[in-house]
Amino acid sequence: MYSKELLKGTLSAIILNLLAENGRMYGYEISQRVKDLSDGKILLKDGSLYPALQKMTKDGLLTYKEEFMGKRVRKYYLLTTKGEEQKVLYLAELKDFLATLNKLVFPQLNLS
Amino acid sequence: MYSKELLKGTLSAIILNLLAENGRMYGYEISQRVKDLSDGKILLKDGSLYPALQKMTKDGLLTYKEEFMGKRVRKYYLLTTKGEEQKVLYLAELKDFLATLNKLVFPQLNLS
DNA sequence: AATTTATACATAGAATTACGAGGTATTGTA
DNA sequence: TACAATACCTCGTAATTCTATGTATAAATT
Repeated sequence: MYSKELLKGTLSAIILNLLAENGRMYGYEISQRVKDLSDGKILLKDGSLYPALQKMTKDGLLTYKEEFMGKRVRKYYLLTTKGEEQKVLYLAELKDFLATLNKLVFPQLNLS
Repeated sequence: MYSKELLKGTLSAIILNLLAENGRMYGYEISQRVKDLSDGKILLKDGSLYPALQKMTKDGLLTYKEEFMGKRVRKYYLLTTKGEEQKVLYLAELKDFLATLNKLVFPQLNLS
């Protein structure tokens, strides 16, 4: 697990990217996928994820469709058009930032 | 300029790294160096930098020596032993995080 | 059958941290 | 002599993730 501040500014990019790649996902699924893909190094907490999804929905980046599995409800989130546009911008910015940071702190590394 | 949240969790790593490489630097010098090294993409503001330096000093990571250039005072900061240790830990964590994030969001990239 | 674990959602308040706005003062330049 | 650059500072704000807590169903274990 990383110090919690590191994730800031990257969580929405991660969510946008996962939804772009998978079409639609529900909250719990997102948290598990992030855990798997990061080998357990990034553990999104409920208290981080659900408010983030709600905010992104409020901001018009996501929309969702409720589906019932038996009596249990799932909220499947997907990107809106605005969300798709935002995803491109966020990822470009993130990529640029990571490259800059690498240059600044790890000049011996190359981002290829 | 990046969205300000992106820098969170990385600022202290940047400062620790710069001081480790340069021995000692004063605040204004740090802000200018970061600006140069990042091609103007990371602009540390006064309101970010000076409180950060003070906090790191309070936490025992840095110490400083005041020097007068004419009537103007400069605070030259340098790493303490604890700061050097912390620097190793921070940079290792940051490197790992960047690699994980790259894998998660930009699987087509390789961190070499 | 009962208990525990995993699934699946949620909210409220705490903590962190970079920034904006504003301030003081010296030095160099046009 | 203005103006820009240098060099430090503080206070309150904003943004975002986390902790703690809560509700409830489904699946797995004992």
